[in-house]
Amino acid sequence: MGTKEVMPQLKKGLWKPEEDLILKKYVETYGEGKWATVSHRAGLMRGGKSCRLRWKNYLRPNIKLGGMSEDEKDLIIRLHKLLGNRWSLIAGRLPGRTDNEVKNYWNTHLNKKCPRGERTRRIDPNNNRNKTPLPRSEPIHSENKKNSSNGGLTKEEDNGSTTVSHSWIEDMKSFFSDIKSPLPMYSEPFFYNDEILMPMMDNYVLFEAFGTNEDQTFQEGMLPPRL
DNA sequence: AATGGAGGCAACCGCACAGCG
DNA sequence: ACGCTGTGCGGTTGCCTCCAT
Repeated sequence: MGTKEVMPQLKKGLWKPEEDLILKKYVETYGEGKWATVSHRAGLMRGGKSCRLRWKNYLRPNIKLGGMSEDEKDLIIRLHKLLGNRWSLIAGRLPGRTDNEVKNYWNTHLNKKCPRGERTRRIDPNNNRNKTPLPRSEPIHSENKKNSSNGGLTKEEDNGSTTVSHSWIEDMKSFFSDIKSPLPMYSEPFFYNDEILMPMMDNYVLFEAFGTNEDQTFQEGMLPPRL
């Protein structure tokens, strides 16, 4: 971009009620998407990302505001144990809650309560996500992108040539061995495609979260589909 | 009443990925 | 094949409020 356009100074910081109103009205009229142009078209001096975040986390319909219920807290703890810092996935199981809210709640309330081993695992700075990406996954409620023809695998993984030494696979393996629920263990490494596994994960997550399979949501002996 | 530390939370940042031209 | 754009995600920052002193 040689001739860089002089961008007007974008506004930062807390959103004012009038800005919320403008954004809300705009999205209700024109729909979500094209966030980069929203600020300009709506007359907001905000970045597209800022608009998107504000809408997603606070202005969207069906957002549940206010404190977490005991059930929600419990569910977050259980889901975090299962899924780690995959806030969007966790938030996807909590109707009306957003990833940001869940993440903040975890960091401020729950992280400190949990015993050491269960606390948030920080990403190793020498081994960041570029190198060992977690598989992208779709929150169930998701208004997300019409996902990935490859179901969340990276290109590398998709071409089938990847070694399976990804740390998240190790995580999944240790996670599966950590709990005594009747999930079959894979003795050999496998490609974890959580889009495909999601139906099973859902049952499993529910099973693990609610501690019961009375309703047979999680069926003993259930095998994830072979890829 | 003043102030400083801690906690909570909203928002920003940087990166990855998908889609498109 | 490549670059650009739009979007999603997780980590981090910084402001605000509360409370103890």
